Amino acid sequence: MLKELPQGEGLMGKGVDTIVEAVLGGVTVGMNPSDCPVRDVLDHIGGKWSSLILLNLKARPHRFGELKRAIPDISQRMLTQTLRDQQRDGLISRHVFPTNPPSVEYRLTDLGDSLIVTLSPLMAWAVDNHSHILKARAVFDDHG
Amino acid sequence: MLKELPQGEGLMGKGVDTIVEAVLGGVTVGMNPSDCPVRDVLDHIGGKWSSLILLNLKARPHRFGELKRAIPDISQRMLTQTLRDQQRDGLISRHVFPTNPPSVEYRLTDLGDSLIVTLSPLMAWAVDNHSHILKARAVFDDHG
DNA sequence: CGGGATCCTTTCTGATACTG
DNA sequence: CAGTATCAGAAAGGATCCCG
Repeated sequence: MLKELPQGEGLMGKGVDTIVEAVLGGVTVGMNPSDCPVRDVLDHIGGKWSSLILLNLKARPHRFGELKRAIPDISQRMLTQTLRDQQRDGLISRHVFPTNPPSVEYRLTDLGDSLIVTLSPLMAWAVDNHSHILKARAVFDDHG
Repeated sequence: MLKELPQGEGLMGKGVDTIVEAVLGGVTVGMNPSDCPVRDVLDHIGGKWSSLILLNLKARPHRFGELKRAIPDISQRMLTQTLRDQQRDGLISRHVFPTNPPSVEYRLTDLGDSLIVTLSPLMAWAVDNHSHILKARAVFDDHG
């Protein structure tokens, strides 16, 4: 829930940390550009493929090729790269089975699972409100 | 809340729409790349500045210069552009006062407000779990 | 004050070819 | 099968100058 914000001089001129702190409620957040947790997370899930991969892994563990088939329009390069990033962030884990040919399975970690649980209301909002957005765009584009 | 997903053949080879439908619960979602509501929204809030602007406007209406000062490291160009995009999407409204010099005020619309309310749990998650992510990265970068 | 227009650099993404 | 390496185009972002 959002917290009541101070009025009057308010947040003006105090930098972003004050705002986030005010909105999130007293949490101290280092706001040195690269330290901002909000942007750090949003930049990742905002990527073109991250959420789609997490959704697939939420369903069940997947092998590399399975993911590739489940998300037909992803390139091999981006799949590899996104998986690496998510593994690096501790959102997914990678398990190699030394069979022949090799087999690699990806699965959601607890951290990744908690992220997608938190993310799902936002996805629901997107579905629910997409028509509003499209309509607003049409109006804006038509006359201004 | 997330829905139980079918096992067995599951989602493999059925395309992304099936997954989103399964996870979000029976909503029919056209998944032609540009039609996906989830990606459409995520691409926007994932931008470098969108969430920060929305947070500021959540606190109270802001004038252009106020926003610029509140977010010191944004360039004038990106501020203008992001505001236009959000206005186009119906998330914020723009009010011009024909004073001299001119004054323009931006404020959150109801739609924008509902978005940031939905978004705030995710921001809280980011704050709460950022240390986990940083730690995972350190481990990953150290050895693999 | 609130931008628009332009140029330039960085980052992202896709296509293609090759490998253990 | 599950990647790596390389290249090229597209897009995002920043710096600067200009205007009513």
